[in-house]
Amino acid sequence: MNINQQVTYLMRGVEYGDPAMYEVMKNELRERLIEADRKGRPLRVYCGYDPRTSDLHIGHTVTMRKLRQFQELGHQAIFLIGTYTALIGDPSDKDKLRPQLTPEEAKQNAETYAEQAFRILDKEKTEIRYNAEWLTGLTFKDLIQLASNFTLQQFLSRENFRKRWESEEAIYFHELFYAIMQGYDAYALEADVQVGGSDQVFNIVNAARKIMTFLEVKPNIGIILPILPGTDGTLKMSKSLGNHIPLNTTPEDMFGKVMSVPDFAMPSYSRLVTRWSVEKIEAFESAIKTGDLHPRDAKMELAEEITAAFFGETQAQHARTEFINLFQKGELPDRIAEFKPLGEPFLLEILVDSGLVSSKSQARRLIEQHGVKIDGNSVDDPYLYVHPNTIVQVGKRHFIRVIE
RNA sequence: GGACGGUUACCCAAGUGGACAAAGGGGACUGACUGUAAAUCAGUUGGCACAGGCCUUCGUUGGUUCGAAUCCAACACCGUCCA
Repeated sequence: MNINQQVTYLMRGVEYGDPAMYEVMKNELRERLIEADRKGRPLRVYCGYDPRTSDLHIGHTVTMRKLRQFQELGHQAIFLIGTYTALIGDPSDKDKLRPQLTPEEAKQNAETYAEQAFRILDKEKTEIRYNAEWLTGLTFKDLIQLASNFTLQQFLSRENFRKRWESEEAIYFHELFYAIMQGYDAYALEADVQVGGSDQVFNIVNAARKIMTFLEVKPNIGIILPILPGTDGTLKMSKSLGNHIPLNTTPEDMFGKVMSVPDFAMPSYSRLVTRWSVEKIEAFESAIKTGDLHPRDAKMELAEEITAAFFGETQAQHARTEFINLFQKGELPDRIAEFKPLGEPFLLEILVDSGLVSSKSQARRLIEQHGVKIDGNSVDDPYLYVHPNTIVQVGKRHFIRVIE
């Protein structure tokens, strides 16, 4: 690829919400590519991830895929893990009382992270870094100097702060440090490019570029990608909202979770988490619009592609078959957990003891609602004696096999 | 430091002495239907017993009362404003 083709490839899917900024970033990227080429060095491209939870989900992979594209063109990706910021704790979730991580815990989560990340990234061209490396050493004086580049008004013009300000919600002082720290990260990493979601525009474009200029290095170029909505189709995918699709799961689960995404969110998913080409994505979307492609089949295709990206084609096809069997035909899954009754094998006891339901009252309710089946037949007696080697089913998708 | 307001079930939020296991919404679960776990509609959503019944829960601890989520006191935590 020549430089212009590279620029087109790398700017694909990037959105700033501002055409002028797009042009600026695009031009800067071109210049930086030319400069790097002349010097015979790769660009340093980084994206930061918060290790406060140990699970990555497919929302994280949107930026990882972009890093991967840079790698394909021979550039150096930096997978930054925010161990230092994690130690402080995220103020936006203050009511959650998130435990602050010890350095050991953060480190451990970080390692799991990296492992998951290599399903997408090229390990050979990835540098894993922790921002505690350099942030720990900053002095108060350093912070004063860095902070003096910003005014409160700049922060207040940022949408999320502005909203909270107007609705009189608390804005903590140290929340302002986040942008500064992130900007310093870019400086410490000598980053040419920083990749992030659209909620990071301020941190990447305003804060990081300002700090880098102040510290007399070339400001990083921001590559901003849209945010992937969660399984509800609307809100940002996140574990704490419970609308995430984790990477550490089974192919069947991943397939099913993609299938549960509302129809209207399909374009976001096809654009952000498939490996499809732009042409393929456009064809996919227009086929749905014209009615040539049934929404159900479209979503299946989407689910299979996404699953295949993480588990391979074979596993993805199997997940699809299982999904059809289980939900469309109402058949049993391949693998059913076995359960040995603890005492007398009464239905009620088995439902609770096996963990299929959480209390006897709930079990009774489900039975009343005809939500409990034994070998496919719904039952209405909570004290039914369950014989060994029968299948107990709750709802559509929870099964156990009772054994002796 | 001062003034005022808040703390209710998984989450948001109503309730200001009895009819409160506690409105409403969200989420979740079940069912019907369908195109799928989408959409829509209906039901359920503290526990135990399941015929009433009993127990636990409205920030914590005490108190007033026949009776408290509701009144009083102290404490804890949180927020807004004024300094």
